Amino acid sequence: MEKIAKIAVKAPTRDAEATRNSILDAAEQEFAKVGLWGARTESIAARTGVTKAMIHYYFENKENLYRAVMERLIMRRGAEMESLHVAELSPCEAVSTIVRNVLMYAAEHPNVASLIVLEGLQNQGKYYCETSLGTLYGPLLDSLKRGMEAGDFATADPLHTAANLIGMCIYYTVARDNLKNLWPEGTNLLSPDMLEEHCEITLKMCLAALGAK
Amino acid sequence: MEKIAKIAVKAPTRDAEATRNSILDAAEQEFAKVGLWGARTESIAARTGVTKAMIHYYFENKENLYRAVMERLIMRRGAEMESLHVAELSPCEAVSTIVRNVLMYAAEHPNVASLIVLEGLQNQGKYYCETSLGTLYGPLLDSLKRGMEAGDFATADPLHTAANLIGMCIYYTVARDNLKNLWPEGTNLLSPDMLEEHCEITLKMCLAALGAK
DNA sequence: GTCTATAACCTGATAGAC
DNA sequence: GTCTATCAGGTTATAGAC
Repeated sequence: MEKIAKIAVKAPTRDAEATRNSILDAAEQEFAKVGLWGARTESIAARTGVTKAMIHYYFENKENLYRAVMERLIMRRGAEMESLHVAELSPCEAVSTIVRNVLMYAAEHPNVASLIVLEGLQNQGKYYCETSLGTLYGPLLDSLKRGMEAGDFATADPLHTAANLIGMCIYYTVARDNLKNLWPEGTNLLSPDMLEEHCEITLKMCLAALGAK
Repeated sequence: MEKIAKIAVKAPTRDAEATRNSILDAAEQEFAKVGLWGARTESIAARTGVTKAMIHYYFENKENLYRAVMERLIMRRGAEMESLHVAELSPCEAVSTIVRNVLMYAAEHPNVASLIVLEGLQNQGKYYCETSLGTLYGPLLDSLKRGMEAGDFATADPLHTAANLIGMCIYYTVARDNLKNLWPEGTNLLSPDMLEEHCEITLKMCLAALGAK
């Protein structure tokens, strides 16, 4: 694995909160790329400009650092989800809003999508507390149930349906490096143009898949 | 990471092909769980009952072993895909056949699904040769194009559409350890009953998403 | 709070006996 | 073909100076 050069040889700030956050940022990138077991504290330190001794000073060990990264990520994503206030929308509008937001959020924060998928694959969701699922899937499940009761949607099972919708929303981003070969050489799947195109198509497919009126 | 005990302390077989294959099997499991960088040759050896010296004897180093695992997996999957002979079916039947097969194959070989996704996330598809994409997506793309030309499908872009369909087919398996908390405690997402239920719902959603007649 | 230096351990790979 | 023993290098974590 290639060495990662120091991004910025900044002067020591002696700002605890700033240092802590920069370690979290660097760790998020590293964990997203190689997972908990592949990550090297040395490599994380190099990305931040502080030494790896700092990682142990702030987080004690690598596992705790990973935990902290996951917690921050779930909290942020939960806040974004809440900010949509989908309960006030019609089921159909609610699902559209969520689908677009999940898809765009994943594409704009590919590390978050990677980390969540890696967490399931490599750690069997050990560090992905049950409450996070509620945060992430709750509003979608509620909207689907509302829509099904009102007869707006043809499907009958909110759980399987939600899993499939989220799969459609994030697979493009998660598997981008495998999928890229489908397009002409050099195409960036996460460029604004490609994303807009993908989002539009996906939104239509999701609503059609639901049999939305 | 927990130690993995020897599965079977079998008597040395001195059967080169058998040993080679058992190493590949063990490596497939290990790589699927922790990826190329997280995998430990010691751990792979422990799963097989031979020593790690054998891994170097047969594959020289860990990277080559990984490459061999990926090649075998792509070949097997390609053979399964070809055996469907979807070119002889109507576009709609072809897509149905592929969707069901991809979904079921992933669920019955979760390691394969994991490895392909991990390969993209961790190695940017470096060991996932371009030809493999043709093998895996070719028949689906052809079927979609045929269907679009014949006016059987409402969608117009085979690439984005294919990515979304495959996403729906494998996300359930790939993210099973994150999703499991949506269902009552102890539910096995890959049990025959759950799978049949999921497959049926997914098939309907896929066809609806295509606007299939 | 941050650094350097180093301890203690782990891991991939090799050598050589059988 | 398979094993045991071992080396060389890398990795986490700690100690202690500043």
